[in-house]
Amino acid sequence: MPELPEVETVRQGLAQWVTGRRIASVQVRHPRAVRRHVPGAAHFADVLAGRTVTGVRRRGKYLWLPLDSGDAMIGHLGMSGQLLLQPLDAADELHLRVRFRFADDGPELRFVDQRTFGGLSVSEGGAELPAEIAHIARDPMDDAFSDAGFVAALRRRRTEVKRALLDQTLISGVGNIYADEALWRAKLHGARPTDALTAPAVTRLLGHVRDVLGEAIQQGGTSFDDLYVDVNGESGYFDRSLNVYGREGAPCRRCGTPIRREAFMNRSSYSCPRCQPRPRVAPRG
DNA sequence: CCTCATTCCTGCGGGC
DNA sequence: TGCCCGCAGGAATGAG
Repeated sequence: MPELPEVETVRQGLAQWVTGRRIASVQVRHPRAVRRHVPGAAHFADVLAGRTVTGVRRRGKYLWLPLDSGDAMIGHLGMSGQLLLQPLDAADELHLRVRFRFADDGPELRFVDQRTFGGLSVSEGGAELPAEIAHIARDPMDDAFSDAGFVAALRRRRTEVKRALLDQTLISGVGNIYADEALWRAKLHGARPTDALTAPAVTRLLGHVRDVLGEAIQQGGTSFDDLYVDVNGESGYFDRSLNVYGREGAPCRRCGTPIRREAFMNRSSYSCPRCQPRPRVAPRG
C-alpha cells in the first residue's frame, strides 16, 4: 500500500531513469487508468507524445513529471499501482494499464495496477505544481512544511487524531500503516480527540511521523506482497521494522501486551492496549 | 465551511 | 472441492 516512503522510493527511481528522455508514444490499455484525464485517453496519449520529461516531483502520495511543454503528467499509485521500467521485449504484465515508449529506444515505462484505484492524467501548465493537486497539503518531508501551522490546524479540528493524520489536506503522505506506527511511537490512541491534545503532544506526534517516514524511506518502503515494488520490481524492507501494523496478537515491543486490532473507517487500526489506552471521553462528549 | 460515510476495484484467504 | 463473503484501503464525492 503505497504511502509517502513507497512513493518517494518510486520517485527516486523514476528520476534516475526517465529524466531528460523524450516520450515517443503512449499506449493506454485500460481507460480507467486515465479516468481523471477529462479530455480522454486519446488526448492523454497525444499531448504526451514528443514531450521531454524534465524531472520527477512528489507531494504526499502524488507524483508528477514536469514536461518541457510546461505541462505535467500526474500519477497516483492508489492501492496497487506500480511504475516500472522494463526492457522493450519484456512480456506484458497481467494488469498493464499504460505503456510509454521513448525516442531513445531505451527501457519503457509501464503503469501496472491491479485494483485500478490509481491513475495518470496530464495537468495543463502544471509543471511547477499541478492545480489538480493544489489542495493536497505539503508533506512533512517538505522543507516548506510548517510544523507550527500543522500543530495549530490539527488542534482546531474537531475529530479524532488518526482521522486527522489521514486527512491529506492537513498533512499529506501518511496512510493507515504509518499513522498506526507514529501513534504507537507517540503512545496515543487514534481515537483521541484532536482538540484535547496539547501543542507539545502534537509536536511530539509530528516528530514521530517524520521519523517513521524517514526510516521507511531509508529501507525502500514497506512491501507486504508483490503489490508494492520500486521501478525495478524490488521490494522494500520496512515491514520488518513495523511495531504494530499487521501484528494483532503479537507482543508489544515496549511492554509485551498483545497488540489489538480495531475496526476504523472501514479498515483496521492496530495499537497496544496498554501503551495506547482508549480515551476516556467520547470526542463529542 | 466542516465532518464523515460511501464508493470505486480486484485477488486472496477463511469458513462452510 | 468450490463458492461466497469479508478484507485490503486512498481519495473523490456528496450528504448533512
